[in-house]
Amino acid sequence: MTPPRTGRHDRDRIVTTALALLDEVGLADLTMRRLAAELDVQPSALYWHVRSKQELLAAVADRILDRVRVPDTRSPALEDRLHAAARGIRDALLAYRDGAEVVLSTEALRLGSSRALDLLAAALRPDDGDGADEEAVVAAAATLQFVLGHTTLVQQRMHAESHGAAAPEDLGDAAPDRVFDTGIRLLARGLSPVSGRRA
Amino acid sequence: MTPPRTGRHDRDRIVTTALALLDEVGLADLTMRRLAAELDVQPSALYWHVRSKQELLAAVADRILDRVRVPDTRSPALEDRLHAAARGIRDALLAYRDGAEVVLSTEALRLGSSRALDLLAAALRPDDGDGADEEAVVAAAATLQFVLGHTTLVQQRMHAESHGAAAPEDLGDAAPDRVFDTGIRLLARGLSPVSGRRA
DNA sequence: ACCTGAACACCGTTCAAGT
DNA sequence: ACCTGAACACCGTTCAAGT
Repeated sequence: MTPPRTGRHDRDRIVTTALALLDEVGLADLTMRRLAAELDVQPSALYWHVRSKQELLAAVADRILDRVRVPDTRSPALEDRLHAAARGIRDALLAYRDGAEVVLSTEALRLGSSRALDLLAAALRPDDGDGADEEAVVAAAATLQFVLGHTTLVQQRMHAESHGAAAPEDLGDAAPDRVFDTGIRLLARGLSPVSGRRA
Repeated sequence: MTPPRTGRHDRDRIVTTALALLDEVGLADLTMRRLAAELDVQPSALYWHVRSKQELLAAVADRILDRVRVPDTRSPALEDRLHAAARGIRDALLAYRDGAEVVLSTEALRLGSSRALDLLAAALRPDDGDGADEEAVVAAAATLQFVLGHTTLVQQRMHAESHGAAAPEDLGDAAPDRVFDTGIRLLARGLSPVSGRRA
């Protein structure tokens, strides 16, 4: 009745389980041994499907980013479009414990394609325009770096507070949302005079 | 002749050695056992001077930030002042291998004071004005998050390239300096209409 | 006060050998 | 093709005991 469980998607099962385990226990406790136990298998078995822990984490990062849904703002205002894309990415990172750190540590190795970068670059393109606007890609890279830095910091702070750190209010970090919104707004506004809005 | 080496600065010696070791071998290979060997001591001896590895890394991060020298631009242009402060911080992070990652992972636990944040906030203050401009602190926080995200990514990429990754040119990352300069410029320009320059 | 020795409870990864 | 068993070379941290 049940289809053969021994299908060719064993690797997907590993990544899925790793993502769930990450969310449960955090990056520090996501070990190959613990993951193997979760899958009722010896640790060494994992290395038949995956070259190394780092490769596994890269696959997990891809999965986290797969989840990004940009709220499809057809707004003519560049600020709104950038904000929507940036929020989509941030929320995907926040959806799993230590998601931002996993993606950050993995994005550096991603030489060519980056889904996150593409989304931001698309939001920054004048959209009446053509293909690869170089200035838009540079601005998109800067925005991505802000989003990753911001979210990593916020997520680490959440985790630190939860098992005993300090007052969640008084700091220069204020409300995280306010810093995030300000950062995106500043980046977008700084850009406006360059990619001229037709007034 | 030589003053007693058994002074009360043993903890400083540990931090200094840890920083040097970090620069030599990188964060992944900076272990308590290796650090102990460097100091000709048993690993357990370190725990008399330091509560945990995390506390040690926080001290190392402070040391990295101590090094920041802001080029003292008395420029009236907000963009120049912010750029000078941001460069000072970035260069301090780049001065040691994995410096950005160490500071990033440590900045989250820093509830109150942050030297880096203070420097950026000072650069953003209208300077004819008074003390704690709240909007400036929020913008400074956003700028710090960009600098940390940017530098962590760039530094990881440097390290990845050095032992076999990919073409250092063609990507959406372009020249790192260009992305950094663009990010800072956008943040500063976005801010200008708010903290009004006296024209 | 400061350090050693020994242990506890772990890691990631490799590789012969099994089925 | 896919997994087990056993090993290698490590980790951070604790704690009695020494000096």
